[in-house]
Amino acid sequence: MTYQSSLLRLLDARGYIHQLTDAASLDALAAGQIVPGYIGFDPTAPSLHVGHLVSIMMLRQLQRAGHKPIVVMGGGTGKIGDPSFKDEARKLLTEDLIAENVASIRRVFERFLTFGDGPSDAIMVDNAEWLDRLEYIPFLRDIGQHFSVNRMLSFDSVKLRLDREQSLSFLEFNYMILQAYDFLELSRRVGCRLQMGGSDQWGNIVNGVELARRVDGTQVFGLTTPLLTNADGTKMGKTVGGAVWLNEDQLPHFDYWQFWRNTDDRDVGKRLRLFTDLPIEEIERLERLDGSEINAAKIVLANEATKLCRGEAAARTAEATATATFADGGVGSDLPQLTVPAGGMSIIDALVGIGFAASRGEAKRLIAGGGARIDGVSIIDESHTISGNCGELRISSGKKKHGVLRSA
RNA sequence: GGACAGGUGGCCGAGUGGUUAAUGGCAGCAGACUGUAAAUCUGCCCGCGAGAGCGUACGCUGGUUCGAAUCCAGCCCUGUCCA
Repeated sequence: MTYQSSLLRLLDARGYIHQLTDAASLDALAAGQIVPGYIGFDPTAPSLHVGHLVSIMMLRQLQRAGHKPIVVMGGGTGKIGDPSFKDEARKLLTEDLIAENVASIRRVFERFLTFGDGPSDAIMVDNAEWLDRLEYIPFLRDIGQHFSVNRMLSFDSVKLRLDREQSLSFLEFNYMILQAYDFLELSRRVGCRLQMGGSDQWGNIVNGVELARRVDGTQVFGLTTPLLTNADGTKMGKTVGGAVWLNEDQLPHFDYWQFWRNTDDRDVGKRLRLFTDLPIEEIERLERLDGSEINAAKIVLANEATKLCRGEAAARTAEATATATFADGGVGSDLPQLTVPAGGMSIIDALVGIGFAASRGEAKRLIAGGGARIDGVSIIDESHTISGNCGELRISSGKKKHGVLRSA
């Protein structure tokens, strides 16, 4: 369908839209006024990861199209835990931990959004503000009466769990009601008209849309993004060594850059659309590159994506490090470093010390497999030692992980 | 509260007294090939130890036994049905 509003045209062209409630009405609304739209983020970890990035980018696009992004920190819902499509309840987080996570997560949004008091400036709210104060009986009477358990049970997010005969606590079962209530509350407080989220949030979002209509008679909208998978069908978001965190204290700039650089050929175009601000025409040119030339597009992707999340300087240093390390076979400033003591150290200790192996046993296995290298040469002898006056050496685990050993 | 089924390594899932640190799959790591891609093939995959070996591990706590993830008892947790 062809949209009138620049908002939906932009989102559509870049591949953000999976499902949409009442597209025509939202299109008309967005063409005529500023639409405040929100996405909620539960503080389950000290940092968000690339899995959240589509949502964050969508808020960014919302703002670029002249509308108002609302970031909702799930300080309240985080105490419940969203059961959607999860096999089992996650461990309950303590209030302290939630507060810590909220504080740690919120910083990343300042990179992607412009906050302030203007009409299209982003704002951030914490749903603990209203959820913590709810009173049980009034809440049940005002909100609970609008929910049918029969219907709630039919939502895939919950049904899946029940079908697998896995436990779903009453606590978790309430999650969708609270998220629906969030939407209602936000529409009242700040005139929020749109909730966005991943495709797994569809059920939760639709509940909010209906609740607002039933209780207040207001029309609000829901929009979900496609579930982001890699071309090989796996879920996006893993890199060498774990999740791709957005916070720099959780994942170094260089590793973040590398994650994007190592994108599957087939995903390059999709990722350029979703995770960079590059114009569509430029993206179309880049994704047409053939064979090994596509690597140029991956470097652009890595630079642009890193710039957004970590800043221009971080992107530049990461690229320089990558060139020095991979193209020239040397070392770059972004690589992990380890100082070799005057007395020298064993290759095993060096691998563990620089973080390429979690234990000595793992380091030995790496050596046995031929994956440990010093200056590009495989070290097969696990009793190999690094001399205390080695100068500067490049130590590697496999073809991708490199580090610098430096004598004291 | 009752009957029945179940709780195994990051996940799924075999194993029902002894070559079982525990088959297999997924995920992960490494090697070959390559373009820092994909696909494919190969090896590794609890910790410590150069090694022999030691330590820890099959929900928890005890017990039986030369020997238990496997048998017994109690407890905790989950599911299904019943009340």
